[in-house]
Amino acid sequence: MLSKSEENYLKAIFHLSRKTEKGISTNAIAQQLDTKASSVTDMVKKLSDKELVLYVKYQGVTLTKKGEKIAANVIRKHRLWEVLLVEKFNFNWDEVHEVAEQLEHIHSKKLINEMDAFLGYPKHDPHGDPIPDEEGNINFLEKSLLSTIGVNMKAVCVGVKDTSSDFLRYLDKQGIALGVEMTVLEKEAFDNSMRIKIASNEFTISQQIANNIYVKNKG
Amino acid sequence: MLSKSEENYLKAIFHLSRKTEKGISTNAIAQQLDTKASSVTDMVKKLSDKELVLYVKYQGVTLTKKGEKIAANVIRKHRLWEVLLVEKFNFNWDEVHEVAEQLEHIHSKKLINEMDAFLGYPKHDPHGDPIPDEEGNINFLEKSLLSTIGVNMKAVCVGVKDTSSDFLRYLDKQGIALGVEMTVLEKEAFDNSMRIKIASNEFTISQQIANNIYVKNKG
DNA sequence: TCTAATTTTTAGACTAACCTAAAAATAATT
DNA sequence: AATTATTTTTAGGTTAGTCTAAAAATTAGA
Repeated sequence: MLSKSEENYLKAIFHLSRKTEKGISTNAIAQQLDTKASSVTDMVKKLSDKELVLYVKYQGVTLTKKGEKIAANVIRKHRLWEVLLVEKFNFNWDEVHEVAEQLEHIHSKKLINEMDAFLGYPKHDPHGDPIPDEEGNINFLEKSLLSTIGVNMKAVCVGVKDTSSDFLRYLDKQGIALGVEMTVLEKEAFDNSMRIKIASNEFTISQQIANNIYVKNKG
Repeated sequence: MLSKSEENYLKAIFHLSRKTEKGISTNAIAQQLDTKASSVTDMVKKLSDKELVLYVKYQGVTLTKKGEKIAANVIRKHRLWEVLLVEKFNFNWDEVHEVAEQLEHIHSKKLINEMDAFLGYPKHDPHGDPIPDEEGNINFLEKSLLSTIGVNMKAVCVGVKDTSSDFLRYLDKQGIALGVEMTVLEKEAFDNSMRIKIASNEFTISQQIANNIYVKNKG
């Protein structure tokens, strides 16, 4: 059984691996986990001994099949707990992360599978991120950043990139939530802000906002 | 915020304190937590520095008000989680303990209070033990051991003393559960076994069994 | 390509929570 | 009350996970 710390390292490497094909650098992991590079080196050696990562000095790390499966399972737990908190316990989507960070390390196969059933086998967490299955398979649905959608195009919100409370509460205020359809009315060349329409509401969002909302293009 | 270990010590001292008025001995705590007396001494000093226990060398420890409240809160969480597992996640009452031992250390006031509401503010856990309120108040209901009930008396099962899987599964097999009414038909002076009747079922139970079932005397 | 900047690793140290073995205090027994 | 037995504490050590500072390797720039 892995420690909380080991699980967090695997999870961090898993997330970072989605963004690149190369080995994940010590520094990148340190930044992700808010720790020091020297601590990462230590831990990565241990994970390598356990055959959960491939590690070559100075060349970064990659997850092995075994490590990847464990990481996906931690993420599965994290996201299922998030669904429970939002659907059953009246948590807002900006309140779930911290608690889910704790809950993801609870060890009980039965608990997580019963919870999955209890929730009706959800496919996505409250931020639109896919929930891995028991084997660790993940459905990375194709999605685009709202900032890449052209004028007069329609798109449906399917996820968020930033999951900070500030951002999520901003989205709530604007009526932007998963499944909400929006139309891009115009784009301002100067600052890349865009005017969008949701239902009968029209308003302007900055590029920074549009860069953190995932949508599915509806043409 | 206290560590898992500190919380477990407080909980152990709380439970042991129910059985005696005196200070709790180092050895008793060590036994309860399956650890060594020297480790207990270390931890008890730390808890004393934090003013969670009163500790006088060689004289044992007692919880302070502050320590008692924290202990009761850990127990509250443990028992509420047990209710959730049994009522919503199809856990049997002999399966909940191990997972609840992990879950009781999750820190989130909102989570536990929402869960309490979600479960309809239960008063007892699946073994009949009372659930402390938010302030740490506990309702120790009066209860007797089944072994003390006289012949021809009726009693309702309100709890169990032993919570091992073996014992709980035995009770399941015999149809003994919380709220079940039973009549004591006869007592065997030789080995203190007793013949009891549940609904229309009559059978014999050993003294050891009767010593681990709490009942409310119905006369 | 050679030097400078950056990244990564090593070496050594710290804390929390545990341990063993020995010493000290308390309790029990004659 | 004196001795023995038991309990508790102290002293010193271990492991996991972290840290700082210095050394080594890699990458970037002139």
